[in-house]
Amino acid sequence: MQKKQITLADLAKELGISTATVSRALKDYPDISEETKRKVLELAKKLHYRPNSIAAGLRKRESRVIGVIIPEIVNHFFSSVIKGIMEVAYEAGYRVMLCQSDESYEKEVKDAETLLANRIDGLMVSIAHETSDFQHFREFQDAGIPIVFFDKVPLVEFENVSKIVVDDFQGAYNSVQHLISMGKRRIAHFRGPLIAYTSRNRLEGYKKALSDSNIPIDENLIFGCQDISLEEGYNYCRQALALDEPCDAIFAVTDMVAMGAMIAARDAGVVIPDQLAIAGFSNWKISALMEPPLTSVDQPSLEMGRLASNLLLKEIQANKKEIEIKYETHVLKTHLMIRGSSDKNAILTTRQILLH
Amino acid sequence: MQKKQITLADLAKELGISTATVSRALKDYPDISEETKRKVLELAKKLHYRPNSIAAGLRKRESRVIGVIIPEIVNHFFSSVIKGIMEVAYEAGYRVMLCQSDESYEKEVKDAETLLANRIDGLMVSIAHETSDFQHFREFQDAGIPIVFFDKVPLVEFENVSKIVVDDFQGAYNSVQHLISMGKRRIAHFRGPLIAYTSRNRLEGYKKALSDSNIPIDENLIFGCQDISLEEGYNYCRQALALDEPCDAIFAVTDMVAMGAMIAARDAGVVIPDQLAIAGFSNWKISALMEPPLTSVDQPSLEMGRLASNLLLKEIQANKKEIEIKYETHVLKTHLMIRGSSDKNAILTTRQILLH
DNA sequence: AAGGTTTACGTAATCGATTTCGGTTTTTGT
DNA sequence: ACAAAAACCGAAATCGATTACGTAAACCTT
Repeated sequence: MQKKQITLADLAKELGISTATVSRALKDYPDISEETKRKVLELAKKLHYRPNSIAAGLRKRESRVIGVIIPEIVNHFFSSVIKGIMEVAYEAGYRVMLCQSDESYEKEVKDAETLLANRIDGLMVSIAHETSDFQHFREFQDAGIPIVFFDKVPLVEFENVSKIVVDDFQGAYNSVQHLISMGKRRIAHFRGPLIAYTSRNRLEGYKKALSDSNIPIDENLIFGCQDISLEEGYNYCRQALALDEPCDAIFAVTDMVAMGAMIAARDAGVVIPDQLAIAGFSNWKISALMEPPLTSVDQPSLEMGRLASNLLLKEIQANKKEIEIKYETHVLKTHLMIRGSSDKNAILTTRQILLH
Repeated sequence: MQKKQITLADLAKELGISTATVSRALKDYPDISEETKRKVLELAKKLHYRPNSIAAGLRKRESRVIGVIIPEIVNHFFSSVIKGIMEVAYEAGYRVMLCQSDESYEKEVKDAETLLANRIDGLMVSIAHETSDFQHFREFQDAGIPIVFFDKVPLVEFENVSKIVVDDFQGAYNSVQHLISMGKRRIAHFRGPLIAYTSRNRLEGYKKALSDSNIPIDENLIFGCQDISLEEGYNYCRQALALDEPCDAIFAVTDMVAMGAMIAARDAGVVIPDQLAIAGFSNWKISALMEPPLTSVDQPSLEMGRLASNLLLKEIQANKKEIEIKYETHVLKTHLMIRGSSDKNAILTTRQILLH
């Protein structure tokens, strides 16, 4: 029962004028008399006229839609980024078309193609784990559609794009340095898969912090997670505690892994943070609610989304005005949230912060 | 530097045939010779032809895009629903345009209007707290665009739409009945604002469970949350414990509130679950990771999203074929996840489930 | 009063794909 | 051999808004 939508032509016929005039009246062109504008606006309102932006988009060769491809939605970090993206995009009159790659290369390619077919004005991407070829993004460049990569970005492969990443290295460095300052020396690291640059940078930050404090790096204390799960954190923690020289602190690649470690420590009767200090990465909301609250590295997700949107919109505007685009790379600073899992004295203040 | 995209006309000119033939060749019409099809497909591939679905949409009067309006994205429940929605929609060849109302009526109206202007083929909505007028959705019905409401749905106001809700009443009932079966008698309820039907239904479920067990309802044990926060849970728990006849269990409207209560109990040195049992609602991932793990009512968010998509797609198809649409209302069952915060003996098994 | 400028609109092309009618050939049937 | 039927393809309208260009009338200007 597709009912007919009111069109410019309907208004024009009703008023006995041309569609050109109606269009211009609605857009408040100076060429049109106040009298006519008034009548057009009135009728448009009366008939509930809604402009068809598909048609307008076809004519103007712009859709006012931007595409977003992320690995997954059910993830606090990414959903925060999206919130930031949408805030800025909507303010500027752009809609958001969302795609989820599920960390699959194939899905990512398909998503890119349909977004291209939908003639989006710009694209924001956090690439999937599996992706190592980037041809599907090159097509956007060929079509003159700007791309902004965030969080998971291609490194050398891409030149003419803006990128936004989090300073994983510094975040990890600060976190480990904090553990050292708490008197820990046998600090284990549960790292992520090394295909991910984030994992790699965190590992490097960990190593640098140790060597800067003249603590030798013990490969036995470095455990590699495959799927960054609670289970891995749990099991590696048991292993790390069972070593001849057990660890006295853990820096985990992610809060999920850190929480697995915390549960294992609890089960083993190990006192946190006295016997074992634990620090995570990402600062999930849950982190602050654990017992004890988890020390973690906060990533500025909202800011990342806002910045990505702003960069992209700027490039879209530059494109329209045929101005040369300046591609930027931003490295966002992290914040170390010190809590009870690494610092006994932080417990009270954290709780206080939580409850104002 | 908007570069030119390849169009049907480009292909046609290159091959010396008409756009009509090219179009039909690409769509594999039986009218076109295999030879021509082959040549067209070949050239299309070579030139990286991407169909302009904006143009096709204009002509075919369909966009293959569905709109989604939710109160907020940074929320495990809603992001799960979206995941479910997108899974099904993408499988059927539909894109998703996402909007976030921020619980604001004004934003919701604006979102609805731009989605309408973008000629979406269907709409899914979870309405904002503030919304009590529904004219902006009526316009979709007038335009023959199907709507499916989920989670937060208008009750009596709307007739010709499908709705999907969670059985809050039954979920609350089961939860409270469980607390009773654990030997609790002074069960407090931290309810949500009564404008929300979900809050109201949970309150009713709570009351029914009590009266079915012949436990008198004590209004002093019912506390009203305004913004459903950790702080409210914390404060109400202190109040509930400070009563002349303190409570021995709490059923909270949401896990967030329940966790606030847990922290308060911890601070007060009250033993969970022996002295105070606590149960929440929503079953956030965190719930299972608290110490002790929080008993909670699981809402089938993914299923809700999938079902919403399926219903909407069915209505879109029916619309196209001019078939009468059958509007459905679904009430999804919840699952009570019994954990250590209400049942001592559940502790181990929960942990076991978590770690396989 | 002739020529120039505004004001206020209309005409028609345009964006790119789809689709309705046809219109040629070529093939098939008898 | 001649009509009938396929088989293939093209012209042009269409979707709805935008806009370059044109024009008629009114209004100045000296």
